[in-house]
Amino acid sequence: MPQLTIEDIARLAGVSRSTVSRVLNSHPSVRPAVRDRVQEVITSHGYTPQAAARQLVTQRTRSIGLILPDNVYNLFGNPIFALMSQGVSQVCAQQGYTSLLFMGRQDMNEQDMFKMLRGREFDGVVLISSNTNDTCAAFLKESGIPYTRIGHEPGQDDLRYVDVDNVEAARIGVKHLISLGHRHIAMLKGLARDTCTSDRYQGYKEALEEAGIPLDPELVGDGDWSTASGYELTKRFLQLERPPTALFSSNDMMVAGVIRAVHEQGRRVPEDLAIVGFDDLPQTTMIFPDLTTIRQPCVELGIRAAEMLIEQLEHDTKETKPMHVILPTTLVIRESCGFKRRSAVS
Amino acid sequence: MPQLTIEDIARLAGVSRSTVSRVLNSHPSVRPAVRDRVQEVITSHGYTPQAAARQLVTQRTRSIGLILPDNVYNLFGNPIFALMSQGVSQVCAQQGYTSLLFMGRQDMNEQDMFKMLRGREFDGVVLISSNTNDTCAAFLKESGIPYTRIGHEPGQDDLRYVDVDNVEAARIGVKHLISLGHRHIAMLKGLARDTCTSDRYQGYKEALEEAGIPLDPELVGDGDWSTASGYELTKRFLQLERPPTALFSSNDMMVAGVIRAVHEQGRRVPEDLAIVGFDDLPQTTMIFPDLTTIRQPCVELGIRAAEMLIEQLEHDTKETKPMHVILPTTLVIRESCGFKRRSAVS
DNA sequence: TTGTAAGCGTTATCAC
DNA sequence: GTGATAACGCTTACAA
Repeated sequence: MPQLTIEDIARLAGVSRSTVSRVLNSHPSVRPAVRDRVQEVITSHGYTPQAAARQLVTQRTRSIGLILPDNVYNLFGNPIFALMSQGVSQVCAQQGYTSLLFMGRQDMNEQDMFKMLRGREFDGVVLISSNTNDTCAAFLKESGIPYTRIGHEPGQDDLRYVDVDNVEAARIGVKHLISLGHRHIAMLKGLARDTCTSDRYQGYKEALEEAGIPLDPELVGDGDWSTASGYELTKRFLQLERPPTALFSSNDMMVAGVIRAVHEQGRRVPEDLAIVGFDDLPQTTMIFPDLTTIRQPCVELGIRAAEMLIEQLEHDTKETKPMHVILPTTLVIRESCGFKRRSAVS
Repeated sequence: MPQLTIEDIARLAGVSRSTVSRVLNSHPSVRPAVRDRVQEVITSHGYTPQAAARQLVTQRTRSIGLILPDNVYNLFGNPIFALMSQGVSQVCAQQGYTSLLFMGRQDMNEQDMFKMLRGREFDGVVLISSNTNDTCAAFLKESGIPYTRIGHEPGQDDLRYVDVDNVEAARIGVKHLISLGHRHIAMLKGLARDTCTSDRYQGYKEALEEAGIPLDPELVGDGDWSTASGYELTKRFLQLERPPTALFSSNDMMVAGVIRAVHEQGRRVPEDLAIVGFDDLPQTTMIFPDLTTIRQPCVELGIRAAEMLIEQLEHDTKETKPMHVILPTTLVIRESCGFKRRSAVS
């Protein structure tokens, strides 16, 4: 088809293009009869205004970019991003925005992404990243493009972010293990670059300290959020002369690896190793046994982030006031920790 | 910042905006000295041309839309989509295109997505869908927007698609099980609406028939690709008075559920149940035991799809010639099938 | 309520 | 090799 323009529609409906434009934008001052006639022509010809032309004059796209962490593993491998994205897209859809996910943050020279951003292809951005030196976060901040972050960096606070209290959440998880009589508790850390990694580790240390349990460096493993790293580190833990009786994992993905390692050694969960995870992925109910874990409100993190961003876009007052939203976590007790140990071996 | 335009750059560099435009588009006929001077101004001011203005005149966006299946579970839950998307984005990046994933195919009224597409926000689309009555596929076909599909519908062939031979692939998987002495082989199907579901089932039937094994309807389970459905159906299989000794699953995700069900019954893989999966997800190496499965070249499916699409976009001859590319699969033999059974119980 | 006309920031077609 | 100038398809004062 030859692709009609607003001009064509105007002619076909016997009005000027301003009127068509008014109909398109549901401007109040159009006579109902005229409106209907124009609308009829529009729909019968399947006309849709060209986004570029509209954007050029309004300087808005009504679409927001979604940027995920940069390593392949994370991109789709971890369902928490799916959940967060879902929250974002849900709010966007409601508010008449479109959300588009940048693919290939790793393939593409990041510069290309920046070029798109500077080219104003998005009104704003939701950045999901806890990475303490995310080049993209730096770019966004410097370029002045409106954005909200899920996750944050400690020092140079982003203008607007949504997060959970990772220190507190982890502390509660580890305290749960301690309350069950465990004193030899391993910890699986995430990628060192992520803020939440150090925060969750901090929570672990605080819980131990409160209980008067000395920190044993041998029981702390540097993971990378992946199932594979959970597997490898647990294998190491189990070979220790005095293996841990419990384990706190910084995310649920790693737990899948932990379980495999435990089973391979012919041991059992929770009898030989009690486990507390982090995230509460819906899928983990499929991995035996049901996991006790810290629930993060992933979808809501996405929702709040999108709301904050859109609020900023609508009110476009130049100076954005900072906003930091911290959402609550919950300890979800299931089966992977068993019951209180009879004899708490020192 | 006030956001500079091409006009500003021209003035600052002491040239006309045509010259700046030429530099921007690396047009050959610009004196090197001039080019450098202009480039210098551009970079020092961090100028990037506005996409909308450029798109309006060129009628091209140099970005392609990526559309995934419509249910939440699939969106990120199944890593094969991550792999395919990776292939797509990789090619796009190389060829100077940006690939953007539509979020919220389910939240958003699908009409909104169509509006974007008709609004020419993308030069073309890669649709990942095997759904036999995907409304989006129908829309794309009818609207004349260039697109390539990963997966296809049997009757109304899409113009351009990439796929694997699902019938043959499944047949080989089931034959493997038969060759090991199994005759009581269960099958886990995917969602009924997907072409590959019926194709893989067809392969299963053919393999049985070739071996003279009658089809037992009790051994065929209607799954939905999810781990949960694999779990439920396997529980049912194991309660049969004569449970299967082997199982062919239409994807690897469901196998995770199968494994849990088997373990819950105190049985083992492969001794009590031999398993062949489909996809060969990288992650499954983390689920005990290592899975024998049919490998689908996911990344390459994405690559080929993107290449076909871009080829079409560059050559924009109005009539696109149909192209159907079928990529090979491989049976990857690992540990989940064990060895040949001594006594093949009829 | 409706139409006229002036842009929005680029690229492209001409001349020079 | 470079610079005017006319589009591109829409929105939006301003007039009528």
